[in-house]
This record gives sequence, C-alpha cells and structure tokens, in this order.
Amino acid sequence: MATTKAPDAGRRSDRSRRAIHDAALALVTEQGYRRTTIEGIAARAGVGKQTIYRWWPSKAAVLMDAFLDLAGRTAEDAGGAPQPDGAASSGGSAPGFPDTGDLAADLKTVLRATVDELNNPVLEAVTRALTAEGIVDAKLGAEFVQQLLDPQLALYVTRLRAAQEAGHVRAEVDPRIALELLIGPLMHRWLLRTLPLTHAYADEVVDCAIGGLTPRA
Amino acid sequence: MATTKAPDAGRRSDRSRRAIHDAALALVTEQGYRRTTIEGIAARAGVGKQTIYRWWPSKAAVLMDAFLDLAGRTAEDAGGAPQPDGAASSGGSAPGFPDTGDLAADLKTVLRATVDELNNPVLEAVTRALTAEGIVDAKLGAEFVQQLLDPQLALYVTRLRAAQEAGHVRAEVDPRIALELLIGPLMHRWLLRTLPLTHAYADEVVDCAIGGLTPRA
Amino acid sequence: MATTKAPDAGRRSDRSRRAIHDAALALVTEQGYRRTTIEGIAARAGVGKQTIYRWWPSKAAVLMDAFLDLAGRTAEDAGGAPQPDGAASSGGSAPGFPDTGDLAADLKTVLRATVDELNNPVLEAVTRALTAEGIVDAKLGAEFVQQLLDPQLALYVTRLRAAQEAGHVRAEVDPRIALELLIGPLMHRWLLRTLPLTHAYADEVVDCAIGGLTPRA
Amino acid sequence: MATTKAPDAGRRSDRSRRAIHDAALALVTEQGYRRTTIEGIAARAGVGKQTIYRWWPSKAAVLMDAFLDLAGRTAEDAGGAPQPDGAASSGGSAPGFPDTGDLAADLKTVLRATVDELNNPVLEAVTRALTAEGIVDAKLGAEFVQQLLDPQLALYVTRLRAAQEAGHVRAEVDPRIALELLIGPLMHRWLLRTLPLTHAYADEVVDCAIGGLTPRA
DNA sequence: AGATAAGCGAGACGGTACGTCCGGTCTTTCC
DNA sequence: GGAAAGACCGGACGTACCGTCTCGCTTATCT
Repeated sequence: MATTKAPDAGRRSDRSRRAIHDAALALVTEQGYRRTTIEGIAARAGVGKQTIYRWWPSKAAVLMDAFLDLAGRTAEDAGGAPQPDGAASSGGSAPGFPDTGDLAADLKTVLRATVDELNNPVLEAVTRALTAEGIVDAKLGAEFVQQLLDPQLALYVTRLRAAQEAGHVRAEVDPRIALELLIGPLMHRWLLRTLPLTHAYADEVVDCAIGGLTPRA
Repeated sequence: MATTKAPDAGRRSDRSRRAIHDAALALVTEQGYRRTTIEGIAARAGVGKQTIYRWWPSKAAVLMDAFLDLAGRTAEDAGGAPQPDGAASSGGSAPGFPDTGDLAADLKTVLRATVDELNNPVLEAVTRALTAEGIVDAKLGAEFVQQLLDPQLALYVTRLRAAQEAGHVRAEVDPRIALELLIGPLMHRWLLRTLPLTHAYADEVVDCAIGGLTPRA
Repeated sequence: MATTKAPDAGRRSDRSRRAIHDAALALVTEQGYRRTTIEGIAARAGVGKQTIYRWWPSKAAVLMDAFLDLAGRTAEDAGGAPQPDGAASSGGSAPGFPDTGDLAADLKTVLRATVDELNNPVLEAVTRALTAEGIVDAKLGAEFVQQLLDPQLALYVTRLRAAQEAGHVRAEVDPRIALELLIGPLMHRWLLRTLPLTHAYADEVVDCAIGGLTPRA
Repeated sequence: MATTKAPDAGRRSDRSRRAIHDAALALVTEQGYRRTTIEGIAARAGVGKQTIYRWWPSKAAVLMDAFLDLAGRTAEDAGGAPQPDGAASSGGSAPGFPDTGDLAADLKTVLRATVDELNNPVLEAVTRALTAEGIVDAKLGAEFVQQLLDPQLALYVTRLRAAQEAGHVRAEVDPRIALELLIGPLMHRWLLRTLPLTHAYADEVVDCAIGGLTPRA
C-alpha cells in the first residue's frame, strides 16, 4: 500500500542540498570523478551520508543534479531573469539562438560558444564525468540526454527548420541529421581529444557541413 | 637509469596472458565494466592477482589489451594472413577501404559496416567501457585513440585524399574534418543513444555531408 | 590533544564483540594461532573485517581480549557472583588462595590447580599463543603480564607474606622470589615441554623449594 | 623407490649456506622475527628462494641452524679447539661447569653467566624468536630443546649429582627438579619481562633454592 | 502546548574490492 | 644437478568505500 519509503520532500533541508551540490562539484573538479566518493562529498558538505542516500540513488545522480543546479544559477545570473528549466542551456551560455538570417554566421556563433563551454576547465571535469557515465549506464545516459542535451539541441532544430522554410536549407534534409552533422564532429574531437577544439575548427565544420564535400556545379 | 622494477617480459607466461584476456572480455560482456573487478578476472582466469598487477596498471589497460588482442585475432581469422598492427580495424571488419570510384557509395559501405560493428552486442560493452574510460582518463584515452581509432581513421583520410585528387572533393576541404563530419554523427548517436543507429542513418549522413545543407545552384 | 580518530565506544556493538571473541577462541583452538587469520575470525563471526580493525590493533590483541573475557565469564559462572577484574584468575580456577595454616599443603593445592589449567586442552592453545607472542612483542607481553599474570601472582605473594609473618618462611626471603621459585619450574616445563607436567611434579617442586636443596642440620 | 626429493647434500654450496645464516641472523636482529621473511633472507643473502626451500622446511628452521652455527663458531673462537656439537652451549658461554667444591658459588657463577647471555642484545632477539616459536610449534620446540637446551642443562645435572654424592644436596632431591628450581625462575623473568634480570637476582635464587623457604632448626 | 514524527549529523556495521606482500612451487638459464 | 633468478598461484594483509542501520538531536507539523 503505502510506499513506506518515500521521504517527505517538503521537510527537505535546502541547506544540505546546496552544500552537497557544492561539495560534489568541488570534489569532482579537484580530484576527478573516480576519486570522488559519496563519503567524501558528505564529509565536505558537513552532512550525514544518509542524507545523500535519502535523496539520490547514485553519485552520478548527485552530480547531475548539482550540474543542473549550477547551470540554472549561471543562466539566472547571466539572463537577469530565471528561465524555465527546459530552456536552460548546459553551461548557461545561450539564452536563445540567434537568427540574423545568415545561417552560417549564426551556426558559427553558437558552435563557437559551445567550443568555449567545452574548453571551460571548471565545467569540463563534470561534463566529461557525466558523459562517460552515461555512455556506460544507459539509464543515466537517457536522463543526461533528456535533461541537459535535448533542450539545447532543440534550439538547433528550431533554427534549422526556420532556415529550411526560408529556403536556405534543402527540403530533403532532416534537421535532426543536420544538427548531428554540426555537433557530432565537435563532440568527437572533444570526447576523444584527437585534436584541439578551436573557433577555427567550429567555423570549418560549419562551412563544410553547409557547403558539402563535393564541388558545386 | 634501469627501471629497477620492470618484470622480465621474456619469462612471461603466455597461457596466463590469454586466460586473463579471455576472462576480462567475458566478464565485461556478462556483467558490465563497473561490476567487473580485477579479483574477478583473476579468479575466472585461474590466475593470481599479482600476475595481473605485474603486467597491467589498471583494469582498463587489461581490457584494452584484451580488446586489441581480440581485434588482432579476428582480423587474422578473417584475412587469412595476419595483418600488421596498424591495419587491424577496431572490430576486425575492414581489411581495407573500398575504392570503386564512387565516393558516396564507398563511404556508405564503410559507414554501414561501422554501424554494424557498433551494434554488435559482443563488442558493444567493451567498446563503450573503453571509450568512457578514455573520456575521463586522458592518458588512457590517448592510448585508445592511438592504438584503436587512428589506424582506422587513417583509412578514411587516405580515401578522401584520393577523392580530392580525383576532383570529387573540394580542394579547400581538410580531409580530417571531412572524416569527422562522417564519423562524428555516428559516434554521437551511438555514445549518447539519442536515436537508433541504422544503415539508413549512415546513408543519410553520407548524403548530407557530401551534398551539404544548402541548396545547390 | 584529541586523538582525532578514536571510534565512539558508546556505539559499539556488543553482539559483534562477543561473536569476535568466540570466533577467535574457536579458531585458535581448532587450527592453532599461526593459521588463524583476521579474515577467518571476521568470517566466522559474521562480521566485517573493519569491525575488528576498528577496535583491536592486532590478532594477538583480539585473542587477549577474548581470553580475558572468557576468564571473566568462567570466574563469574564458578563464583556465583561476578568478581572484580583484578581478582579474576587466568582460567577462573582460584576464587581465592587457601590458607589452612599449612603452607606446603596450600601451595600444593594451588600449584596442582595451575597444573590442571595448563593441561586443559581448551586453554592451552590460547595461552601458549599469547605467551609466545608476548615473548617476542614486549608491548603485548607487558599487557599480558599485567592483565593476566600479575593478579594471579599477587595472591601468592599475599599468602607467602602471611606465612612469613607467621614465621613459616624465613624473614630474609623476598616473597617475589619465593613465588618465582615455585612458578618458574612449572612454567619452564610447560613452555618448553621438556617433561610432562603432573601433580606429583607440583608437589616435588613445593617440597624442594620449601625444604631447600641442602640437608638440614 | 628413490626418494625423488632428497637433494644431494654433497653438492651443497657452503657459500650459500653461510650467506643464508648470516642474512637470517642479521635480519632477525635488525627487524625482528615477525618482519623477517624468507624472501628477505634470500635477497639479503644473494640467493634464490628455492635454495632456502631446498634445504630448510621453515623460517624457524633456518634461524635455528644459523643460531647453532653461530654458537658453534663462537665456542670455537672462545675455546681454541672446536667442541663436539653436543657440548656447544647455547651462547658459547661455558666450556664446562665449575666444580670448586662450593656448590652455591659454582651455581652463582653459572647462573650469572646465563643472566649475561640472556641480556646480550645480539642473541636476545634470536633466542626469544626461537623460544617463542617453539612454544607454539611442538615439533620445533622439541628440536630447540634437544639441540640447544638439553646439552646445557645436562651440565647442571652432572654437577648437582656430584654435589649430591658429596652429601651437599639431599639424597631425595631429583637433580632434574633442582635444576628447574634454579633455571625456571630466571627463564620466567626473562621470558615474561616481569622484572629486570641481574646478577643479584641470580644469587638470590641460588640462596633461596639451596636454603629453602622455611627456617632451619 | 505537548506529542509525534521526520529530517538530520554522525558514524558503526556487514561487506566487497583494492593494491601489496609473502609463502611455496615451478621453470629457465647458467655453471 | 645445484644455484640464481624470478614468474606463478594462492591467499592474508590492512585500507577505503559501499549502502544500510541505528543513535540522539533538532525542527515542524498535528493534534
């Protein structure tokens, strides 16, 4: 009958929640994800272990929450007004998606911002950790994608669809695939560290993707 | 100068090495990377723990060796004659890279094969584990890229350069970026599991990348 | 000043403590001290290893505690009422020290009891182990002597001093030495297993010690 | 048929044997018995582990051999001429047993020498180790007693029997017990470290043992 | 207001795995 | 065939964390 287990979220201590978030982010940044332990987070946050286990199922979940919280706060600071959750970008960079009419320029603007985010040393450790965890743990990966990635990617899709309607993108191109053509190379380079991730690279990717590989008539 | 501690590779037991490889692969496939332990590998391989610690610095290193060995053996079986290391593909799929003169068709052939590899349930667990580990651990990631990924990608670069010389690819396109335009989307989808990875998807990516997003004159 | 690490004895689980005692005694009796391992004790007691390491610094310390506990409980059972720690004899044999007025007879009574204790197969393994450990490890030996031996020997000293006051023992004899004259030979024979330890031997030792080696006028 | 196991003692390397002895004694003296390992002895002696296992069944056996060897060499140095094995005293102290006619004086001389030996810091570690091991391991203890202790004690028995024949010791006293009356207290004090072991103590023990506890007519 | 109960800091607990050390055996290469 | 060298299997060591479980203590609501 009764769930006998669910804690009462109303009584939850906000102070502890924040302290745990901060501790988690700090430790992951300082020591890396592997070396960060739940005991360590609890100790650093001045919190009982049980308080973590009560509200989160895993270290990764704590970190993801902390990351979302951080993103939200950063966005809030940047945007002046708090944004609804869904609109929060992963690093808080883009309050929207530019539409100057010049698709290539707009994409370059956004991809350059993404490059900057991925090169941000503070966020890097956490993002890498969560991505890696999601790669191995499907359930966590789904949450990661849904909560952090999809909202961001949806903006691309919107912009691309607009470009398509304006005739700047071929009708038979699936916007979802177009998006991956742009994001995929960046992520590939960032995740595997094959080569450095620069603004120039972002520009080249946009140009290539837009212009295609083969020569034009 | 001398390393003072290095074990004598000449005396190394081949039987143990193979047993450890097999056990590692089996356990990762059966239970996942997280749940696989060095003790478990040792037990399954009928080997003392120290024999693992003597030759490998970490669980990931064991697995990577095992994976390389597997790839090598698979390639050997497939190719009849053993190939030099560099030519071994990650899953042993491609002994070379087709060049029928039709770039789009050739790329589709290869990307479809890559899709099949990535969907291979046996290899999936191991590849995901190694990739994820490499994302978090730069040193391991570098080895992973160097030993497994680069050889494979080099084939793409060769083929693309050939196409470029034949005038099928624009001269100003960097083959390395062209390659990432093709591989990046696949990896993105596979790693993040956003959408299923199919032959149709591979074809679409090739078409998009080759044709570009914008309409042709 | 604070020890910064000391566990909270108030929260200590009595159930675990007893289980560990029992397991330690059982294993030492069954397999000998050498073959008894901390892991084995933990497993047998159904306890985590850390619970042992938290409260004891070494295998020997566990065993000594277990032995003291056993002695205490045995004495309690025997004596009806629990005795203060100091009065607990090593095996719980002697609730006090007889004083019939006949010193030789009293000493024989007590030494015979000691012989019986030393021949008790249950206690033997543990006592030997602790003694041997104490011989090599001065710190442990001091604890062993202080907690187990001294209380017992103090009884001898008391009895001998009484005899001295009654004129049954020469005034110039140091009771401590007299005591060692009686106990030393027993221990020597028991520890080194040179010859069997019997009641007859105890009697002879008492007679010799009391009468001296040289003929009386 | 053939024992398939027994190594050919004729081919044995004397150099290794000595090196092992020296290493064993040095390590036990420096680090204590517990911390001394067979691997350590082998390394220190510049010898393969197998060379130790080939000739000795255990660490204790190595040490005992080393100790006997040391005692032999010491005695040889002291006595000018090498003595047969049986006559070697444990520490090489007594080439014989004095017989000045004054039993008490002779015993004090010998017991004082024993006290000195037991206080010798070089021998102490080894002797304690062997004694302790013998207390726990009956087989080893028997060897220890037979090879090291008995020859020494036999001298006491001889001297006491002579005294008995001369009428200086009561006829009904068993020399073996008389001996233990003298040695037992010393060993007791030394093994258990209850009180310091001095010449004065040796004297007192002799006086007490000879004179007895009770007042003389 | 007093009772009830939940969250909380703390940390002991039964466990699992870590990475190291050593015991004893086996194998290889030299002498 | 003994000896130096050292890899091997096994297994205990002592440590670090896991996730669960009590403890009192502090709130915070509900009679």
